[in-house]
Amino acid sequence: MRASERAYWALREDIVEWRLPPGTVLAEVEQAERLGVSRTPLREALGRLTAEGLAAPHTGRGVVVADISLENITEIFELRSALECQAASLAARRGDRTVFGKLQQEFSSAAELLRRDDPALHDYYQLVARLDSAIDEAIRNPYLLQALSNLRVHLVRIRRLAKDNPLRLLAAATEHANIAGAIAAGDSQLAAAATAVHLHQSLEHLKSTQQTAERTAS
Amino acid sequence: MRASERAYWALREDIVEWRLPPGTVLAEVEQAERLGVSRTPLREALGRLTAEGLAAPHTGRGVVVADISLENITEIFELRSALECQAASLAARRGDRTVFGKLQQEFSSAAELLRRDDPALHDYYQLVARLDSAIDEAIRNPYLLQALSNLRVHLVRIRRLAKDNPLRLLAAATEHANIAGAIAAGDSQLAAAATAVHLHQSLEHLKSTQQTAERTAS
DNA sequence: GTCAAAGATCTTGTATACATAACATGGACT
DNA sequence: AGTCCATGTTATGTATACAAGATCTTTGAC
Repeated sequence: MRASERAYWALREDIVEWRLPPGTVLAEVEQAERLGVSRTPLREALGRLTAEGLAAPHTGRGVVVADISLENITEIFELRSALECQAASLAARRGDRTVFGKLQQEFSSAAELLRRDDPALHDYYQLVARLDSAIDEAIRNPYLLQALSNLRVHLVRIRRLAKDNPLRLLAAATEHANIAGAIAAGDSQLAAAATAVHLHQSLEHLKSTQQTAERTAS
Repeated sequence: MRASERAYWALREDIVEWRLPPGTVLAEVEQAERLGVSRTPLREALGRLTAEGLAAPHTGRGVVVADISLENITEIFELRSALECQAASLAARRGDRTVFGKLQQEFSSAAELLRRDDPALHDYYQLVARLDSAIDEAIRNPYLLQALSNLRVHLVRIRRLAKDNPLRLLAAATEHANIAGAIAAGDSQLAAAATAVHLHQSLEHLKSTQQTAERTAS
């Protein structure tokens, strides 16, 4: 693997997992030494991170880890809504119905996954990832796919903020089942609507947990 | 201005203006010498172009100017529709109504601009650019804005393919007036709908001219 | 004549040295 | 005492040298 790739993924992980909190200055020599690469590939990594919005240029000198706040989250969801509703709509028109039919059933019985003794909820999140992948494949649109990928970086970063409680996850599973069902039925309008509902609920949940966290902190 | 910036904008212009046609290999030394910079800043420029989708990595060896076909155009418009409808919708909710009211009036009297003896239609295109800018400002959403910016690079590249005829431009002006009007009225649903109509018509026009061009070429 | 293998050559990937610009610090002047 | 300028320091921006990998060519054998 190339040094620039290693540096990129290492930094990306560090940012997404909040090991490098927002505002951290990413000095070239410092990070290059830390990651064991030279400045040239590290600069390439910083460039990619900046283009993705995980890092932001600092006045004149260097880059810092991009900030992310509750306001940002609302903005991210406005973009997410546009992209994912379109994606669901296209998937309903072009996707393989059997694939999404199967996913719908899996989500319908997801309560079992959530009852398992796995604090990381690995199986459940993998099911969600499979739905995302299925949609990605179904839309057959590299431009939309790239926009979704760019967005997901930020979503992963947010997920760390979300205190997933069992009730919300159960509701989310139902919403996901609805999305998969609409796609399986080839109903593009319903697929978009189901996605809009899901995203609205997710954002509301995020907002409330975030406010709770702020009250707790103060 | 930094050398990497110069190289980036020079290459971007060359690609967008079709001076570097799709498939052209962008060899580092060759382009570095041509643009009068060293390989380091040129690599940075190539990285940005690749991230934007104007260039694509070539198997093992360097990058080439990204291809763009009629199929791509349809895909680009699927993304465009998602982003611009959302943008129009948000602008209707948050924008300054007087600004868009004025733009609506200007588009309503745009027939005059189109009648002028300017083959480049500079004034008209500048009016369109002003509407875009007004929407960009009104949405107050940096994430959506960035997605729109990424998209517009490809749209500029496409515009070169479009043989704008006066009838289409006149119709487009009316469609733009409708969009501006809906935003000015604060009607987010109508703004999104008007945008969808405009994009649909634009794509249909592009498709027909493209097919004509293909028949002419063969 | 064709296929394969080895080497030459060209291109990219990385490291480092140098140039340049920005910030900080200290001193002098107002 | 505060501000402005100069100088030193540090970080970024650029160039170039070197390393590694890939492709193409050439040569040999079947």
